[in-house]
Amino acid sequence: MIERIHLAIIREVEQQGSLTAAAEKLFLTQSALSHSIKKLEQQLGTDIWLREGRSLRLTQAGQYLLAVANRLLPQLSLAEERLRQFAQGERGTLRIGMECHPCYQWLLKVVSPYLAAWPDVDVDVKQKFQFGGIGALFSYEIDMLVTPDPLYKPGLKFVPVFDYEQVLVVSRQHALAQAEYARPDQLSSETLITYPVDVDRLDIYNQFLQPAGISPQVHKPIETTDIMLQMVASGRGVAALPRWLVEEYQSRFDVVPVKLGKQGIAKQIYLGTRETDREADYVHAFIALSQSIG
Amino acid sequence: MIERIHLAIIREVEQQGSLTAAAEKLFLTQSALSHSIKKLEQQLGTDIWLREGRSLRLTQAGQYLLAVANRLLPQLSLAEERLRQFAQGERGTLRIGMECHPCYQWLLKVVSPYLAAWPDVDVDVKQKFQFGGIGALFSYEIDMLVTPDPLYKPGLKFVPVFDYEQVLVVSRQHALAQAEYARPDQLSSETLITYPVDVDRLDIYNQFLQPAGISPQVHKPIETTDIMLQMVASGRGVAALPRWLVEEYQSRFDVVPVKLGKQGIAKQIYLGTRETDREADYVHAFIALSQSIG
DNA sequence: AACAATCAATTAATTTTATTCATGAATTAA
DNA sequence: TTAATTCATGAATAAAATTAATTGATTGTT
Repeated sequence: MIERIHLAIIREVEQQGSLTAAAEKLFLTQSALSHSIKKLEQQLGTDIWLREGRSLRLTQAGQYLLAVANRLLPQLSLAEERLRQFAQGERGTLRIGMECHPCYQWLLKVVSPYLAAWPDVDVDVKQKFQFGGIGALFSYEIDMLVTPDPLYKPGLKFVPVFDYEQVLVVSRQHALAQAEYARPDQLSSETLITYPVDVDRLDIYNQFLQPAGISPQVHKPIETTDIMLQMVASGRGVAALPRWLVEEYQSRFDVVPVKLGKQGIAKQIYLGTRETDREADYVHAFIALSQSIG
Repeated sequence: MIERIHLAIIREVEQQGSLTAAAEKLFLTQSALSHSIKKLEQQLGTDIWLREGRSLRLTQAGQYLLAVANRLLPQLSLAEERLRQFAQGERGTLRIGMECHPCYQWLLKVVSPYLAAWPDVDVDVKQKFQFGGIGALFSYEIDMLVTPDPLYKPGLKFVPVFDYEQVLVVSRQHALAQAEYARPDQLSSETLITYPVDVDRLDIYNQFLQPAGISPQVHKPIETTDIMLQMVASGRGVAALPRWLVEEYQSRFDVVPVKLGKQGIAKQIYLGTRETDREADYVHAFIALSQSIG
């Protein structure tokens, strides 16, 4: 009934003062404009202008329509501008899922320059997924998965963005503090502090303790890295964390990193995305930025 | 570019869950809907839905468009409803112009039941006009003129709505208070208080004093009726007002109405409108209500 | 007062756009 | 597997918008 062109005409006629001038601005002939307004007036059952000689005066209905036009037309223009940005991948919400606790510390280092470089893109970080991180990617719950465990499935794409070493953290007073590396048996009488996740997903278990058939004396789950390191610093136990993370915290806590086994445990963080999103610039940009920051 | 139909489709598809069902609701064929969305997607350069098998999932662009649709479509519907009211004369602003001071008192009695009966119509009262009341009507500055002086011109229509008698007002202690009627010569030594308008437009001059060639001793213009009557009550002068108005004020001021001349001065209040507004119900209604209240 | 210029409305012709019809491929449910 | 449903597509058709050409009216100028 009321179409966009009608609102545009009413607004432009007010600007220009005549139908002919408005028509030109709108790339219409005067006749076309006259026809389409006439049709609208007939449908509404009321005139929009009083035609007095060659000058026009808005009726009350016309004044109301002008107000509607001034309100709605800019919203449509804005919508089109934003959609153009969506189309070019300049705008969106990047929903990032996290599958590993320490990844969060790393993510923060990437997100902040990213937000500065892409002012029109929002970043959302989620941590819990009903069907796991991969499922969340497939179900469009998230657009990007930060994980140490890539799973190469059709439709998904994983890229390594960061290498790090998983190390044992002990207090400076601890017997192992001076050791070149830790052996599994040296933890059998220790309290091991970890994030509260399934034991199978902890590297120190599945790559270090379990192959040697050893369990720590006590296993204590802690949610946050800060508390975890406070516990370690005060000698209440040992933990396993990325080396870079430990080094960052060393200024605040009296803790020491120790290699896990002679070789150490090498880890990588991967970013997983859907292949269908490959054309979205802002997704690409996040991966590129992640790799450059390392 | 983005047209109303597109927003309607996006919204309806979300409601119905499929293009086919949405098409039916919108009285389109599935094909027509498919074509028009395809065109929009091509223009925008981005898909609105991810087609996964036969199920649809909104893209980010689609989600944004849905939000736009939910925001704008109701505004368009509301605009159409209001324009329907404008067309049927159920909505508008009735701008009333006043040319006579005491008319205002009468107008108040009409406006209040009118506003109750026409909740969608606003009333505006104006008192000053650059080119007089008639000019204000012609120039659409007002929609209705309340005046004692109808001027029958083509394009205008005047209807009498209220008969009253213009009387002299004196204090109860005044010599004329007991008189059956006042003669012009009895005012030659009086102070005459009037509203501040041109002398030619005052009935007491052009129908009473001037025919007898008499002038009052002092002529004092006063803006407001209340002050005017306070002056009269305190014996500072006499005034000319409608009888009904004097009677209403008698409970508050010690004043008395006296007939002007043996016959008295009969007056009428007229409502003037443009003939082009005759189809507006709310204008008609005001006139009808005025006549019934009298 | 006559004249030219400008404006808006109108009609008929034309072009553009939207819609339908017919069909096929893909997916889902039985 | 079959049958039914959904969506997309191309060609045909219907509808709508636009244009060209003209008219009547108004305004400004000489």
